[in-house]
Amino acid sequence: MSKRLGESFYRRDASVVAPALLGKVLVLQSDQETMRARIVEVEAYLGERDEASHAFRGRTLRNDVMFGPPGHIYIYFTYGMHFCMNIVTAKVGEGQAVLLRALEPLGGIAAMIERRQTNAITNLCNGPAKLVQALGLGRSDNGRSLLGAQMWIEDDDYRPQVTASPRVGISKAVDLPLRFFITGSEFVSKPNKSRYNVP
DNA sequence: GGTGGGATTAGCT
DNA sequence: GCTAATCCCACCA
Repeated sequence: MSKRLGESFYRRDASVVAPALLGKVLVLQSDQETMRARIVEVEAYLGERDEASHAFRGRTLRNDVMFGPPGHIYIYFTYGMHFCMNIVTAKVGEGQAVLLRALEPLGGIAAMIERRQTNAITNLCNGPAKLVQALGLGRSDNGRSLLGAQMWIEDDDYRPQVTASPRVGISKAVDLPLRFFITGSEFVSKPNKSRYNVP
């Protein structure tokens, strides 16, 4: 029996929501297909007090969605070619968010393979930009709600063991243990060990 | 008005 | 291991 997560789930600190999201199932419903994927790796970004957060320098056009209501998605463009997806948390104006870093594909896999141009299931959603591509999301999805009829996250009572580590790919606040992943999952991302000293 | 670097990835050596 | 790909924004002048 799966239950959809409501606004109150998201309206808490990102450091609380992030580990709580592990094991939950993201569902995307379109006319063509239904995609389902279990969240296996996330990172918390704590808003204006977090040097590594896009919200650190206050509200701008780019990060506007982060300062809006919780339960919406913030998608940003980076490195000239990639998009990454966050879930806005905490209260309006706090600028907190949880970055989705890896998912375990459960349904709609054919569509993901088509978009990712690879057959390996473990290579479909094992990175923040990969999962956005696999799900077919982009710039125009910035600000969409997870509380509506097309897109939501549900709890199917799966309760994974969780490991915490420093966040990947940042240059400020590098020691805070705000990356969380399902212990031993083969679907987590594989950070470059020569650049990032994380498990 | 110019510029440095980025919450990354894939492909080559 | 190294680096190209390629756009945007924050920051400095």
